[in-house]
Amino acid sequence: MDKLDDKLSIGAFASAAGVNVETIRFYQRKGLLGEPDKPYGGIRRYAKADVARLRFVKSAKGLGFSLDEVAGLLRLDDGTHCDEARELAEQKLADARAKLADLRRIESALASLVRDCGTTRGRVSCPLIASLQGQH
Amino acid sequence: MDKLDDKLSIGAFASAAGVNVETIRFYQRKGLLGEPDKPYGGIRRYAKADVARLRFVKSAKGLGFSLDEVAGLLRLDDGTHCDEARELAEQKLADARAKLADLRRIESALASLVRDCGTTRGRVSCPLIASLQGQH
DNA sequence: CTTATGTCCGTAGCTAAGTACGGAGTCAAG
DNA sequence: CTTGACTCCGTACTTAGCTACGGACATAAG
Repeated sequence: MDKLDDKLSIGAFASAAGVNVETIRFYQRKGLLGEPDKPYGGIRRYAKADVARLRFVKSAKGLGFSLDEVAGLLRLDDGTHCDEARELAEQKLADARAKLADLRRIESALASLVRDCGTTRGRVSCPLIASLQGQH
Repeated sequence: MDKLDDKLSIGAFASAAGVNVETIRFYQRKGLLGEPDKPYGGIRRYAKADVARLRFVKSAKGLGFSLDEVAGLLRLDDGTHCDEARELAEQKLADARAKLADLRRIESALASLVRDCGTTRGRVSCPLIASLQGQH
């Protein structure tokens, strides 16, 4: 069932996910990505499935999760050790929801700024900072 | 109309927003926060309104915006120079929406992980990585 | 009025997250 | 069978974003 032609060199892997080759090695050292076995003095090959994992890292990182936190999320994804994972999942869920709330408020403030800039002449109040009032 | 008793020392300001005093000075050097005038050899005082700005910086940073990007968002908030701001606002809006989409998918994957961990015995598939498939 | 605690400001140090380099090996095209 | 691009791996450098330090001054409590 292995798609053996599904294999990428590290360079192809990197550009498929939109990161630098050195970044991949760095993530491997950190344990975020595995190093595939290499065929006795040859070069390592990566599967297309690995690309999804790497993209996940990239996205989560862009959402303000640290690499250590991303590592935690990835461990959850294994589906094993359900009990120990539950607590972490709940905490990360709370994180995600807090971020989501902030981001929604920023989104809607930006959206009204853009809208009003188009229609109003001159003075436009841009409630970006105000959008995050009363929380926390 | 000034509430003159609305004034905080830098230490009170820092703890009101939940950051380190040194972080405030750092943000001032970066131009993210202004330095209030200081009364001739005295100490600077901060208004409660500044706290909102600082909290905004903290939130936006937690959402993966760099300090330079946050500075851009803050400039939008001034409500002046509407025309030049519009393009930036649109671009940041797109950023925010992309993050929002990713975060929603992560949120819902985490929520189902937590739910299934509670109800199912044993094998639970945790579609965290899969949640970000097919995008980008 | 003195002492403790806080502020000021400049400079130095630190952690996270990459990014670059260099020399040796590999591999595919011509 | 060589040449050019790529990979491997270890080490060194860089950038962003803080965090700490130290000595001079301020100010509030006792």
